[in-house]
Amino acid sequence: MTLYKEYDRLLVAVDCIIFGFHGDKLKLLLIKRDFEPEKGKWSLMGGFAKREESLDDAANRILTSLTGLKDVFLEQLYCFNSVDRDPVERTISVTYYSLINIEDHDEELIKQNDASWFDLGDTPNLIFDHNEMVERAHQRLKYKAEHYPVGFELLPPKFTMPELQSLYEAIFETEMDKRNFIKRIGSLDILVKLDEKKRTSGKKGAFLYQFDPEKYQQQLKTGNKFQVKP
Amino acid sequence: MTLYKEYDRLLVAVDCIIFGFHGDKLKLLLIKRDFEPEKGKWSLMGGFAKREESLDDAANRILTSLTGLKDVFLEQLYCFNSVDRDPVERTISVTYYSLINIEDHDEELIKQNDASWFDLGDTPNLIFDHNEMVERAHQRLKYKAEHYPVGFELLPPKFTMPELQSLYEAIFETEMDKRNFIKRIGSLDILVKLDEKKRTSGKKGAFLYQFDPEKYQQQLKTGNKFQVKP
DNA sequence: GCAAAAGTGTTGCCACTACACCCATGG
DNA sequence: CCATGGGTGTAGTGGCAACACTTTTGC
Repeated sequence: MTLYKEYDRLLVAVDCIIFGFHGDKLKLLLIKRDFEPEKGKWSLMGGFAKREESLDDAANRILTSLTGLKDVFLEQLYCFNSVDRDPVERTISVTYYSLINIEDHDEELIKQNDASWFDLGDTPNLIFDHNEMVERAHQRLKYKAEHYPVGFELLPPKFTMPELQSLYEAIFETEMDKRNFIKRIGSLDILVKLDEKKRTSGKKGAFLYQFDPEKYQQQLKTGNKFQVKP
Repeated sequence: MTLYKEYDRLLVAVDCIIFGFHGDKLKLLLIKRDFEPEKGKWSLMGGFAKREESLDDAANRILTSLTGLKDVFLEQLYCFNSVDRDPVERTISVTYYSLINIEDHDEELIKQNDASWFDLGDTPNLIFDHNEMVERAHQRLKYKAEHYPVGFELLPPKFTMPELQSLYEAIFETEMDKRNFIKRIGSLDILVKLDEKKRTSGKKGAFLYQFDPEKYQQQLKTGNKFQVKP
């Protein structure tokens, strides 16, 4: 009973676009590839799908192997499928993008994998079609951040308004007025203002806030849509 | 030199969600599956990817084999990847959704393939995870139609305002005010009003319009974004 | 005491919604 | 002549952008 016998089987790669945020800049985690072809060049972190594992699981495995993190934001992006995208053998690549709090990653694993963080927009040239993957991931992030509260995945649990604003400015590649920004975010009613202040080497401290998933659920039930305009 | 030797190769299916529009209703083109497993059940049109062909090409091949159409709107949707989604063998499915003018399809091919059109929202139960694929395609269509001028792909080259409006109402599953609708579409300045009228068995004829891709390009250059609010 | 960053309100405009009547035609 | 569907304008409102000064604190 060999149904499907006559069809081709293909190599399936899973590549991860890993975003972080630090010091007003969106960051990308890249590795120096340690196997042929293109050994030594910069590349996204990736691996091959296994027969007995879903691609979602594979993406999580790959992400964890580089960052040590589990249960972080990870979403399928696109399947890159040109015939000649990998010179060795026909391989399709299903990409996933991840948003992580950059403070959480495991330094040791990063070193072991010859990885490092780059400013998005100041990335080295990447192998194969990985530049295109990054571009598409950024487009998706813009859309996603505009319509869903995913920005907080890139920040520590407690953050200040100026931090949140410069995150959105980095994602959307624009500047915003801080009064209007606070009004907009405030009107969403999904944050909790804490009594603590954060003093960033800096003069006057800024109040800390937390994202409250329950408040967000409440807003959804009420029919209010999350939206942050670029 | 057998790089990548130790990795698994997987079956890669390509499934197409084919949308049409007729008589105020969004339609879906489905086939009665003619091979095991699940032979005789309703299913999306699909096939297997070939080693020497991109998935985009495969999707086009599959679409053409059922509809006779080439060069129509066809966009990758999502890669469905659960381990057990196909009971016969581990198979991932890369889905594509297509928007076609329902008048253009080839009746003969439809018959040969045991296919027929269903109202979206009145579809039979589909095999495997195909119901989920349809749901995701509809979500994507809502987004796409809101932000890009893809609605016209579902209409004949010449169409009336009431037709266009009921298309958007079908996609968004809402009702709209016709005066506001015309104002919104008009302000986009991407249509050409023709001197002809279309008399639909009906009393007073309605003016015909055409989508003008050049005007749309012009608008993009001017920085005006296409947007039709649900 | 001064430099650097945080915080705070008001006004004007534009875009969107709501809404009701007349017109043309075929039967 | 009447039923059906196509076409048209206005007024009110709410949300968004533009905009500048005061406060706190570390040095």
